[in-house]
Amino acid sequence: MSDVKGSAALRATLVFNLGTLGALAADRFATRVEALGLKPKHAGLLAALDAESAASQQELASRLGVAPSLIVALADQLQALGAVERLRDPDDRRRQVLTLTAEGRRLLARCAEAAEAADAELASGLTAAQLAALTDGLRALGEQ
Amino acid sequence: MSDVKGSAALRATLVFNLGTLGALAADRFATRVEALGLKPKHAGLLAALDAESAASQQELASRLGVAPSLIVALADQLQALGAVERLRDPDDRRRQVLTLTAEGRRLLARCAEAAEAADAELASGLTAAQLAALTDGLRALGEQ
DNA sequence: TATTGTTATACTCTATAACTATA
DNA sequence: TATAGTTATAGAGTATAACAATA
Repeated sequence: MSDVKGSAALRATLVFNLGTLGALAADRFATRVEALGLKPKHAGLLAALDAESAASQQELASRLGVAPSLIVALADQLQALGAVERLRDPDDRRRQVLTLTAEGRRLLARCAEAAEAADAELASGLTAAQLAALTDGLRALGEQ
Repeated sequence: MSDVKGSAALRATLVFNLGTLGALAADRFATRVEALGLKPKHAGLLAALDAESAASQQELASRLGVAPSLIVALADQLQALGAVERLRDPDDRRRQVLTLTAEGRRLLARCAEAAEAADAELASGLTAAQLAALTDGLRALGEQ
């Protein structure tokens, strides 16, 4: 109970720790998926497509919380890698419907392996109980 | 136990969740400290100075894991706000020793309040037990 | 006229490299 | 010659705004 909130108070917060550790985690993951020719956002798009099977670019933009123009660039790159297909929606020819290809599913699996390897490295000093508590807490937070 | 790792496998990892939630947390925090004229990195620098009282810019750069040129810019801005003082080290006049001012401590306290407010918003749907488990887990991870 | 996707452009963040002054 | 700090420059990442096609 200090008079004035100092660095200890800031360091005790969730946002501060999530922010700093999140940046560290993102960096470790980015290093590993780089070998696949991907950035973390590509992995996020692949995961979103796998979860929903197919989606228009606008839907994906709002689901991932990024600008539609970024989806264009990510999809261009994933298409060049053979990971996604773009099909005009016949019912509304303005819409481009993105779907994962077999290669896209293979890439997604490699991303998951990269993430698991990064996890092993990042959490090597944690007990199984600590890791489980952390995973549970993050899942609960993400489900809001 | 699926044949191929899909989006579920990726979403189950620590790095994926830390990365996505970390970006969200950083964003919420950034929005709140913006009213103070600060970015999250300024708050990080203030916290580092509060924890160590005084430090050279090179030391701060390696402690925060950023380039020395970024410390220059952050310190310039904090100095303009009256939050830090720059003093030449008389024993080695190449070194600029940064110290927090009373205004700097006040700003840091405001950052801590901003982080606590962001926490309340972010974790509103969590039980006290979930929040405690999460905080503990993050602390353990950060201490490695 | 409104919406989807695309392209063009600009902005933010941060690092690298060149430079100055001290050692 | 080497180091601390500074300045100049460049690159990555992403958003905003203008545009084209379709509704």
